[in-house]
Amino acid sequence: MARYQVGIQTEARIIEATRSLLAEDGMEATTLKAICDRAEVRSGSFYNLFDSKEDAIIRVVRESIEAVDPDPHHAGTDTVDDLVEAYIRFFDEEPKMARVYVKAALAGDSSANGARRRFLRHHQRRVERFADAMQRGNTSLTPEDGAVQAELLLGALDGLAFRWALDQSFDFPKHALLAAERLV
Amino acid sequence: MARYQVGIQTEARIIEATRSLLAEDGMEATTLKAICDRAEVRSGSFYNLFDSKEDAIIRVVRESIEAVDPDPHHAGTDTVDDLVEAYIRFFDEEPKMARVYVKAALAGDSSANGARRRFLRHHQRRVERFADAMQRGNTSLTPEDGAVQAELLLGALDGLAFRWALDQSFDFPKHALLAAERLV
DNA sequence: ACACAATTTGAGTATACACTCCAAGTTTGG
DNA sequence: CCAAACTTGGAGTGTATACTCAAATTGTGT
Repeated sequence: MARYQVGIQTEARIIEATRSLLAEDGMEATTLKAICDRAEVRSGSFYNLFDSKEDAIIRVVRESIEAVDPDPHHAGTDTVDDLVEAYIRFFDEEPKMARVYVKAALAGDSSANGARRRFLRHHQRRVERFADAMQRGNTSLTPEDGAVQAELLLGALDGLAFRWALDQSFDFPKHALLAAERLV
Repeated sequence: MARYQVGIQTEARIIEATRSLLAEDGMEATTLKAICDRAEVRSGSFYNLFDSKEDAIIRVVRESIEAVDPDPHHAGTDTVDDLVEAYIRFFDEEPKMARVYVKAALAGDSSANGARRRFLRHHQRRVERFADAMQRGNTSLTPEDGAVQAELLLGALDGLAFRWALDQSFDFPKHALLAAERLV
């Protein structure tokens, strides 16, 4: 039998509760109890719809990233500048979420590598998009060099973002643009 | 009155227990109980000598980093290449510790920013050393540009290290050297 | 209105954790 | 040898966590 409307709505309420908690108060405040209280749901309902707390968090973070995607339909027309700008925008518009993104990638013990694997896949897709955009902008670039260059640029952006997560007075956009200039 | 010998030895045993736990099994395995068991000490003794678990971890990580410092006496003779090489060496020789380093910087909730502040201070000292080395290698570099360039390089190294923490098959040394070439 | 699947409930489980307290013991300098 | 300072044992505190389960209820297609 198909899903019930009420279940779909509950799921949406839980996602929204998780999203707002992460955005307002960060990872530490986003406990199962807090999510359930805000969504007006009991924990049993939560686990009827989600595999784990991590599951809900990952979905929320992914949605946040997609919301600032310059090319959500993957038409393959975005430039490196577009992609860098989107990256900067994510940190600018959703700072709390960005910190969650960085933390979640490292969270969980070494055995429970579910979250890490997902983040790695996401990173690899991003590397491909950067590499594609780089090759569109420079047709003499080999695919291998494009991939390496994309890893370098994304690495630099991630590192500067990490720096900013440590100290929010750090001028992330300025340094990110400089890094992009030098690494493309 | 001065400290007692027995206390100094206990402290050393706790540090060593913390170090080996972090290096062998990572952050998650390094609970207070595990530290005390391995150091053959009860928790009361631990808290007589350390303010918190975090305190012990930070001391261990700092010692690890200093162990691969190319210029431990700060004579101001190290080159950028030396510093980059030392950074790479740290990740190569102490991979588990390196992951701890990255995680600890983001750990703790937003109120308990003790660890973050310490890591930030350490980062700033490192930026200064990189900037100094850069100016030694290029006398026409202004102090401001040196600082920006140092932030860029360290950001890139941190980001690539983060990438490696996510997936240890990533060739960190290769990318780190490439980044250093382009950003100096 | 019926059957059956989807959903909800909420008390309950397990359990892990960092940290405290203070009496009893030990080391040290004088 | 003494007293003050330091160190230790270890049971105990407090609190928080994610997650489970079986029974009750509700939604849906026919």
